Amino acid sequence: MGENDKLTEERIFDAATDVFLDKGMDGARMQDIADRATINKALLHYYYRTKDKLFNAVFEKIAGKLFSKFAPVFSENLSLEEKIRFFFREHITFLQQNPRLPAFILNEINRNPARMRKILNNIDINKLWSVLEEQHHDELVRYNITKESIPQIMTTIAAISVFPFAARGLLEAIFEKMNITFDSYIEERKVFAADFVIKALTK
Amino acid sequence: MGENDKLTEERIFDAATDVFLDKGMDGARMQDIADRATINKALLHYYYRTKDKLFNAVFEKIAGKLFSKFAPVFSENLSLEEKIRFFFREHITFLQQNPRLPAFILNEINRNPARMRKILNNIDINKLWSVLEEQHHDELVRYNITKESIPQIMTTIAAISVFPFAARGLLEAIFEKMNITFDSYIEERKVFAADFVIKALTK
DNA sequence: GTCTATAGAAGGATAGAC
DNA sequence: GTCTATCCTTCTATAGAC
Repeated sequence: MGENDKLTEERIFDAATDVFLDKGMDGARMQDIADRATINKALLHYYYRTKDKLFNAVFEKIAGKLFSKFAPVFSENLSLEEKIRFFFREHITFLQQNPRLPAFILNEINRNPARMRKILNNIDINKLWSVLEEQHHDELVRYNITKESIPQIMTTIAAISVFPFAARGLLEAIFEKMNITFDSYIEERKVFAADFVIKALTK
Repeated sequence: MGENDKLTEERIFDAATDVFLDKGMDGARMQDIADRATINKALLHYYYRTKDKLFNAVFEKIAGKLFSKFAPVFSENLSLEEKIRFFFREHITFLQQNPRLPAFILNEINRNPARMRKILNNIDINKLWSVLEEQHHDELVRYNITKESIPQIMTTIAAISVFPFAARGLLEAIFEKMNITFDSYIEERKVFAADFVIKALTK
């Protein structure tokens, strides 16, 4: 593959990412993607064969990007409380820079759960719990976090971080009436979220 | 409008609701809706003129249904803690019975924010805060809830309740590996969520 | 009010020249 | 590797009979 191929293929991929994030799989048009990449439709098919294959390429890249943000939590040498603060600060900052990702992922997952299963197969969930337990055994006891409560706690943390972006359109409409901006709300949230969760977990 | 009209129009509306919930505006097909209502496509247009008008009718009905579940919180004669428990129990039970609503609403809102603004115009957000402050002045002070922290707290409560359903496809895939079911997780959540939030708010 | 048939437009995909 | 032209299917929407 020569330099030109790479340039064109990348331009297509970037244009497709942009259009799919905006419109979703069903709403996206191959013509829109071609226009944004300043090439013609035929070339899309030359590189990616079908709309479905192009979408899958984009989806897997994006999903990987989102979940990779969870990884450092399991390796950083920090106390549990510091990890919670670290996670919210880093994850919300990442979402600030990629605000359309949550809605996109959640929507497409529900439309096609099989796609998600394929990606999750590369992750060993039970291993992650083991790592956490090894690193933070004493703190888990102190905070009263058991293996049974992990699903509730983890989904609560994810919810607090992700939901505002998934519901952005709704929140912006509400905040308008309260004279606050989505941006300042999100900035506040990096600290509020950590305080809230730590408070709830402390015995 | 005679009895027969009403029956057909209702059948169409119900079929459309079902298809739109499943596929979203872009993915839904008029033919699917006609099939599910066991009539033909032409009749859809006779009653609702265009796909867009049909979708709007469905969307407004669904959105109203979802938000109406928030209303009792502002009228029930309960303490603040009881209201929080009441809300999670009732709201999550409602979502159990209508699991596809959150993903649908969030997705369509982001695709067309104007639609949401129209619905929210019927709600006086600032009034709601006044009502809450009047009913629970002492408790708000005791819990350290100020007008400034309301957006963070309210969105956190909504997130905890709604997110699991919006992310259902993802969570089911993860829970599968942990040998727990989405249903039992949701059942637990009605109490976990209330405990978690009350703990976080208590000074 | 309900149906069949079809118009008319749009979209994904391919053929074939360069 | 890139383009133009076009095929073929699908979809919304309407015309017109009953």
